[in-house]
Amino acid sequence: MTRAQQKERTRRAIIDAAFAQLSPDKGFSSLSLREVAREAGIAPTSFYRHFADMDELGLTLVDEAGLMLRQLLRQARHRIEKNGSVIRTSIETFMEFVVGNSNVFRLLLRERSGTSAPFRRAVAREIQHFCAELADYLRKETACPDEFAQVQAEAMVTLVFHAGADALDASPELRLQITHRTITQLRWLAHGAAGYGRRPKE
Amino acid sequence: MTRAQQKERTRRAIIDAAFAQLSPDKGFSSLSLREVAREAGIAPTSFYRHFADMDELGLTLVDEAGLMLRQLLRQARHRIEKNGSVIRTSIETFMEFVVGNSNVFRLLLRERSGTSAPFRRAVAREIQHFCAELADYLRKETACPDEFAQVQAEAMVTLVFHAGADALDASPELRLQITHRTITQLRWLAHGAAGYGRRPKE
DNA sequence: AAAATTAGCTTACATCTGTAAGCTAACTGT
DNA sequence: ACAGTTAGCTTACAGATGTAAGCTAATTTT
Repeated sequence: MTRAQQKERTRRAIIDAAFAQLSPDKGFSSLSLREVAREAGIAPTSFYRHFADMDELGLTLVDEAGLMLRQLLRQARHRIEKNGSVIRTSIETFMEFVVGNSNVFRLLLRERSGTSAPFRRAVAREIQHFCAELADYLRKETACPDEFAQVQAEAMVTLVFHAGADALDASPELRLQITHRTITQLRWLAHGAAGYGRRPKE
Repeated sequence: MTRAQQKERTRRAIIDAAFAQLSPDKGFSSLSLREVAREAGIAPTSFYRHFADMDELGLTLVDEAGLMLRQLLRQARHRIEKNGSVIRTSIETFMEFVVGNSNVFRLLLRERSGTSAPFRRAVAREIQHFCAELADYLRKETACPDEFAQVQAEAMVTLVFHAGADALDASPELRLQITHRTITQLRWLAHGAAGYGRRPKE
């Protein structure tokens, strides 16, 4: 194995260790370099061969999370083609992601309103990408007036993310209820935007 | 001055010191007992005469923040009586609160998706109170069907809180744009809930 | 084959943390 | 007036943390 390969492998070990140490009770900011290094199986100071900072590692994690988010969107579109019900399918797909990758979703949730401005910006950027892709979809595939697609997409993402956050702490049955609630909210929004949206006074 | 009064005064000094040390770059979890004590003008160990834990102090802060939130709602109702435009007035009132008490609002935002389950629950409880009061208002004063008032209120609060979070990092002009966007979103929602809401299929 | 690079290690240090132990002095109830 | 309570202080300690300095050994380059 070449040295570059070994290095890349260790880098992944660090990233995976960091993700693994996130939990409902432990956010990125309370991760310590030493603990991450320990879990990755390297000496504390070796960490610096791969990242200048814990911050640099954190931004890498956010990037990876954003990537997963975009993959999720494509997956949802796939399912919609076969299934039909746009809103329901989208929300159910999202909920599966949240439950199956709760650490990743939690990272985004927390750093979105976290204490580091660079982190907040990084998360905002990822979510904005997500919104933009959704807005494109709304323009192409639904009755939403073009000029309101962006605003509608943002509202939808806000509501769905919030539902995801609620679902993280919820029992499976409560989670169904949250899903149901969110479907209702998004339908109202879609209906309102399609009709009333044409004349948003002032 | 009686001893009880002096104690209460120190207690307030601690609470105020904690609020003062919150900032865009520093959340509650990264507050240290020692620093708070220093700012409150007492020795580190004297802290324990007032709170068992930092956690206990934190929950007290959340309580106070919730109180302010409810006062805000009353203030908004006052203004609406004189002004008429329900949605616009409410959002503008909320935005003033966010900008004028950014530390308080940030506390709620962060601890809502924070690392401590008790904190999350405490914030959720405060926000739920807020939602319930708003739902009451919607039932009494608007065309919203009774059985959907709660779901609508939750969506509205979600969107408005999110707008507040965005506004925290925004320039004044961007803040206006956010306000405008949120007004549009809430109007869609209200319209959708009043019409389409009567038949939310499945 | 010799030289240069570098991933990772060990050791070391200064700093900050929460909190335990025990003291003082002022207030309170009787 | 006197005994009890307690708010606050000082001192002390045992971690944990980030990171600097310098070494080793293996891979790359020349």
